[in-house]
Amino acid sequence: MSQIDIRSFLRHQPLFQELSDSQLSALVPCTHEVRGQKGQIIFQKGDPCEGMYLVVYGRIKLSISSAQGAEKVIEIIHPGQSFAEAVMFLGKPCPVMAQFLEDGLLLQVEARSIFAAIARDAAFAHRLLAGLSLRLHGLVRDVERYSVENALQRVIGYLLQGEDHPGQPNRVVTLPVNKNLIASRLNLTPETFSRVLHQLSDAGLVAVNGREITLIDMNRLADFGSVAG
Amino acid sequence: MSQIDIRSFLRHQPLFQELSDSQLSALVPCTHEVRGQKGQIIFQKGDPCEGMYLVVYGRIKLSISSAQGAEKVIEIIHPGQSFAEAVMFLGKPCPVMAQFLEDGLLLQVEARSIFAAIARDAAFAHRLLAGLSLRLHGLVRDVERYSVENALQRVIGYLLQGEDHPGQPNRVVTLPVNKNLIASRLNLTPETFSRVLHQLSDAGLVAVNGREITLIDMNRLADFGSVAG
DNA sequence: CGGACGGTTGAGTCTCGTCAATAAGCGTGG
DNA sequence: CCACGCTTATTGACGAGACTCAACCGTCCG
Repeated sequence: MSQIDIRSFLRHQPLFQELSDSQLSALVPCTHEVRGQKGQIIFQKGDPCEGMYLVVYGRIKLSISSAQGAEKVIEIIHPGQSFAEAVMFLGKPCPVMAQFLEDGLLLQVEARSIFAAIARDAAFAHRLLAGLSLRLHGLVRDVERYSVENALQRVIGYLLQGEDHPGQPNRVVTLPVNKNLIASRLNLTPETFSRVLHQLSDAGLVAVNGREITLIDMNRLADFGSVAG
Repeated sequence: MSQIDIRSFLRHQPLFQELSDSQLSALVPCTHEVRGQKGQIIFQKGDPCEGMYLVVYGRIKLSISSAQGAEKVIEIIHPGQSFAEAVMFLGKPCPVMAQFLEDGLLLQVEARSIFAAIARDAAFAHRLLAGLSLRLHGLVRDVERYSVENALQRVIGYLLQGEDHPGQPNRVVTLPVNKNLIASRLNLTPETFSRVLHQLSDAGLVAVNGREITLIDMNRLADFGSVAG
């Protein structure tokens, strides 16, 4: 992939859209391709971190593992998203590990070039701040889920996410990755996840067909977590 | 409290230390005192948010509550710390509620003045980014705790936090607030928290005397979470 | 065909929360 | 000084939700 490609990819990132041509040009030589195969580890928990990452294609898993070896998915990063910005600013070891879920391509942008861009463009700093804020809110939402919601409510919340107006019926949700990963993301075992889906299916609220889940009655679904155990 | 006091308080905030005199002066008229009594609510979940807050004295509780009324403490903010920066950048409704744990004084800094400071000083933006990053890491750590650690491990983790070198024995931890709040922070019921402390006490690892908890053997304490159930 | 992988289902277990009763501290006021 | 209410903390009995372990099934792929 040539330098031109990196440049045009960066240009289309929401994060970098406000940058001038010269600022963008300054970023390009500090941006490196990282190709990886499924399962390959990008960095381990505890590694130093030299820059932030943008996902060109392929999905990335951020996860932690306990001393006993149990693994927990913190976040699944999709193409077009970025990660490791926060650790870059702190200069501390990574608190999570990052791994390719499938063959993919990342761009690593060196910290110093980001810092330079902040110094030259306030709008860029603003954008970065908004990006981090968004992630912060996502985590607050996660903490909320894990601590006050039960398995049923977490699954329902996942299925309804992004559905601001539960108007139109029969909306179909397609799971972006396999059920094991979704379960881990929701802090459930695959068994429990399967059982909850079955329970919703029995109640006539959804229809499950592999990774395709049809939401039959979204209003009742939204209420189901409170009424049923 | 006069304007001079606000100015000198801001000057001593880590966040604002790099600002020039004129930049600081620009902030002062956009900063407002917020006094409150114990139990008073600063903002509710869902409220719009016009700026960030600095705590002068008194402690603040950030919490969420489920539909059933159960409340969960997300964070306890101490004097000298700040909160609501993230929501300020997004311009979205607050995801949590904030409440005085005791009589206290806050300074609310209007968003527009912060934005202006970012535009004028890259170091300030950098500091804000680092601050948000730090909070992000704290939340990642929380998610980690809630999802892979059990009650015993969470309490041990809390007692040992900030103890990088478990060298000196008999270190005393004094709980900053009452046990109910600590329990909620750790996502435990007060009953479970009490029982875990008792368990550690029985094992001879700590001595509990009200809010004073003496760590008798920090090395064994650190291991206890893995060996005991 | 055989194995790997993802998913489902059942039975048993266990951690933790719920409910309830009982202290124990603490400021107030008689 | 003690009675009193109130908050905070402790302790016990019980139950429920979710995890563990295990078996089993379908599909894909070499």
